[in-house]
Amino acid sequence: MARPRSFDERAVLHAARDQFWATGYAATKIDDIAAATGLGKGSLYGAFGDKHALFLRVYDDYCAEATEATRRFLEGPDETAYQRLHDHVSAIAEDTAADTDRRGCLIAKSTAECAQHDEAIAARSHRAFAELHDLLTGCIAAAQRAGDIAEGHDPARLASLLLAVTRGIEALGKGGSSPAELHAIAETALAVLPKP
Amino acid sequence: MARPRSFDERAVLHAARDQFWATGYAATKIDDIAAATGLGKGSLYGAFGDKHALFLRVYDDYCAEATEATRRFLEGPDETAYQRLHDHVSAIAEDTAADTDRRGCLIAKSTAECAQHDEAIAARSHRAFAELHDLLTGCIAAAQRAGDIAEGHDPARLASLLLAVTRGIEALGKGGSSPAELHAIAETALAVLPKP
DNA sequence: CGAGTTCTTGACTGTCCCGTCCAGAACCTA
DNA sequence: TAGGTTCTGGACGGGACAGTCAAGAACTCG
Repeated sequence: MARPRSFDERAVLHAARDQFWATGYAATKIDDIAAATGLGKGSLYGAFGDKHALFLRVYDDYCAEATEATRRFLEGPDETAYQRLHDHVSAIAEDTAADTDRRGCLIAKSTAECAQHDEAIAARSHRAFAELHDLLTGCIAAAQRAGDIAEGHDPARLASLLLAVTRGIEALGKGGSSPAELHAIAETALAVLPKP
Repeated sequence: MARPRSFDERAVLHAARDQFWATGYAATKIDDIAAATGLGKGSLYGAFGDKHALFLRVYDDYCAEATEATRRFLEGPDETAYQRLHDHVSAIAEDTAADTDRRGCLIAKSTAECAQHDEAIAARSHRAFAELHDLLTGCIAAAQRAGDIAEGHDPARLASLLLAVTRGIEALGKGGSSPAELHAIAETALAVLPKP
């Protein structure tokens, strides 16, 4: 054995994530991350590889956390499925509205910046969206079974619509739409869902 | 008088736009733009100022063109308003689906990358979104007058929803959603609009 | 044609930044 | 405690990049 690491890997990844989140992939300097984490560059490179590998690690973790949090939120008994769906969409509007420094969602930001020319990022974004879609589909199907959303509508299609709406709220929030507008979008989207 | 410019300003701005579009603001080098336009760097700096000023010019033009094209598309007589609305949303899905190199929309990309820390970009994005919203509101109100969308629903709210959906289609397209999914979102969004 | 003005080009400068490397520190095992 | 191994920090090298500048080119007007 030998000298053990003196840093907490999770804390370092968290700080690195905040840095990428604040300035974007291309504009983030390794020295910024070194300063934010308190680590020397040698340690960073030794532990995580180069800038791209570090970002991929950060991004993987973020996607996993984001989808996991959504899973915990959306899964549950049929009776409260519609309520959970409602709260989920409302919460995204609320979070976006309350995000005063306009960081937005790291998936949205990274996908917009990198997916076009970075296959690894694109694949992870795609997977994250697919998982969110599945979760929404499951929740909508549950709400249909409970009689809160009309049967006869493909839950996967309604899920696609809601996913697009939430991603749209996110995008408009970055553009500076007012909290009232963002909330109105969430409410309207929920209101137009077919009721039995 | 003196030596006249030897380049076509529009062509140069077009080439610069493509470069920013392909690689994003931060990752685009002035030398790339010089190569793409065929101009020397001195000419670029002389004509447009520094990198940020050039990008702002490109972005202004893009926003103006994009909103103007939408205006031409959405404005018209009440009788065909719903059809225009339908075609507009479908066209966005189609364009996104057909965009094989996944450039997406420059507004979406630039807003995601820059709006957070660049007030000038944020302001322009916000204005572009506001204009698109107004156009959608006008078209929806026309469709309501023609009896194709139920009265009694605030057209501005429905417009917000559709704007969010189109921005969401755009975002999901960058993430690699399939053409079928994107078209399904557009169709579903149009299908859930309240009919009389 | 000549003087004056603006445009063009690309070499140049100074700075920045990625990734490496090494000398020393910290720790484990025996 | 000694020897082996991994971690740490920061200096360093090499390349890239934004923006400048000077010398000459192109053009107009008198």
